[in-house]
Amino acid sequence: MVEHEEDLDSFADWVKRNPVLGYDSESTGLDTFSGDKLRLAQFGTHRESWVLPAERGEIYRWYAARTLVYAEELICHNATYDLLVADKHLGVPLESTYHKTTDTRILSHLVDPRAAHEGGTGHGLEDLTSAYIDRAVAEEVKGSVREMAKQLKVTKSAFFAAVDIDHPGFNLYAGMDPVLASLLARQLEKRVPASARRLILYEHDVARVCALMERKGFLVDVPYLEQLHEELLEEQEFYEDQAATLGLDNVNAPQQVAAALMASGVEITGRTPTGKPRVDKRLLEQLANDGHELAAAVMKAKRASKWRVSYVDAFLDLRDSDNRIHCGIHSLQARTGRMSITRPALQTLPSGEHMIRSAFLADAGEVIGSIDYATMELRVLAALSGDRVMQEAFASGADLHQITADAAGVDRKVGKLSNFQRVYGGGARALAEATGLPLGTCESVGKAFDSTYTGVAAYSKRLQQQARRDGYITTVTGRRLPVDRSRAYSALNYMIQSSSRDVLGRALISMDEAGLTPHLRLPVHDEVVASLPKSQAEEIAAEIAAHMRMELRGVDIATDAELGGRSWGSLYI
DNA sequence: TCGTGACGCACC
DNA sequence: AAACGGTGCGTCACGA
Repeated sequence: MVEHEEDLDSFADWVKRNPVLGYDSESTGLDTFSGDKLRLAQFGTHRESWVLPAERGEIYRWYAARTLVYAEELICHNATYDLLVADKHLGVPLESTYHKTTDTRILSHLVDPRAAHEGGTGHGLEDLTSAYIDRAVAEEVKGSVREMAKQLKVTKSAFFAAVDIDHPGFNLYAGMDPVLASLLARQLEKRVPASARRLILYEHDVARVCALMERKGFLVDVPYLEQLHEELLEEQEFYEDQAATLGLDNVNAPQQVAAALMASGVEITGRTPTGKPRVDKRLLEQLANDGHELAAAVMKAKRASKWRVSYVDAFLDLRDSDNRIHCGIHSLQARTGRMSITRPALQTLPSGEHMIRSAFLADAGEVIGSIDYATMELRVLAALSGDRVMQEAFASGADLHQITADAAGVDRKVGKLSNFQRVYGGGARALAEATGLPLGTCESVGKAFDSTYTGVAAYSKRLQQQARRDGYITTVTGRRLPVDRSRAYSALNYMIQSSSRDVLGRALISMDEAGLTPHLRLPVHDEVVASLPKSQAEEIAAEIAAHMRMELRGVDIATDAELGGRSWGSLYI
């Protein structure tokens, strides 16, 4: 622990002797861009560490910054977080740290992408310490924060802001993290499957581009959000009152809603996995269409409250002082490698209409562009399976959904659903559920699919065999994807989803190399949202589309660029 | 009071 | 023969 300025010389000497440094930092909270402050900066090797009280003064921050800049290599767990904090609060740009950083979270994901509840190790520092270093140490570290928070009578999340900067337990905890990261790097590096070794660099590149997007942030329209807040609150209260007069106190309590509906004579046949009456949108919609007032009120109240709380208020709450939102872009998150976006979940905004997305704006003088892949997952399926019919359909621009429909003797809509269900690993039951058609019909649609796309059927079978034999499949990029043997049917979906994600990842790197990153705002699975200068919007959108487009085993993974106005919502009108 | 599982729902 | 994949998050309800 650097307690006094005089200790900094010893710290600097130690840094000189250790060019490879684990790095971690502690902040008051997670809002790097709005309000939270850096408290400690910790550097460590596999056997010792130094803790700098960054919050105590400029001199300590200066030493931390200097160390980050001059270290030859850095090892971080969740590098994006700590390096963005350093960028924002230590003035060390991401550009001078990320390229020399190893992120143990990335290594962990390449070793085993599964979360703890899926049978994997999980990817938290404590999870990994427990799995690869020492279970007792992990328990101790985890327990120590809980214990210290309890003593201070604060919650775990409030602890990091409340604890005294000199608290010995806090310093020990903080000092352990870079040591653990260093140890984990050794353990994890040797466990990355040989096929996935070349992904290490690639994933760090993808993560770096996503971190740059996070740092840039997405501008929001505050007056518009404030107006929406009022409107939705009024709407929510109106329909909650209406529900109350019909005898329902809490529209958000599904079992209370069930009780009130049953009291009005409605019979609820659906059951949840735990056996309770299922009250969901579909049921409420059905009842509302039949003129059931309570069901309609519940639906409208819930929608207004969800939209206000999850979107509008969240955006207002999470914006920084420049009215930009810096969501968390987790570039390597799902077990397939798919990305996720949190705080707020910008990949899951309503797409049926423009209201919520209209809150997001291109920068001044710019317009929103959306560049996406056309039926990406089916194209990837065509490429990887080598299915002739599917490949020919894409090559000639034929209507794949119609081909499926014709082969099965059903509507194009059913053909389309059938194609997508197949990508998701769905069977006849799922298709019947989605279409409302009899199970028997859906079974014959499945048979028609298999006899039309024989290459797909064979490919799926091959993947399932691999999954049952090895417990995992390996993607074309070398990524190892564990597949539960009891759910071998999901192998095809994992392969397609993961490969699609890697197409997007490759595109992000390609765009970054071309200097396009400052325009990028969000990756959304098969789409990139961008803010583009009005005068060159078409050219740059075309350039982005060209970088995204790729040929995979002779199949064109085609892209479309769409330009809107100032708001993201303008694309949804 | 806090953490967690169940549930529902937003997306690709 | 049969098999719906991957997320994040708000609320309620419950148990420690």
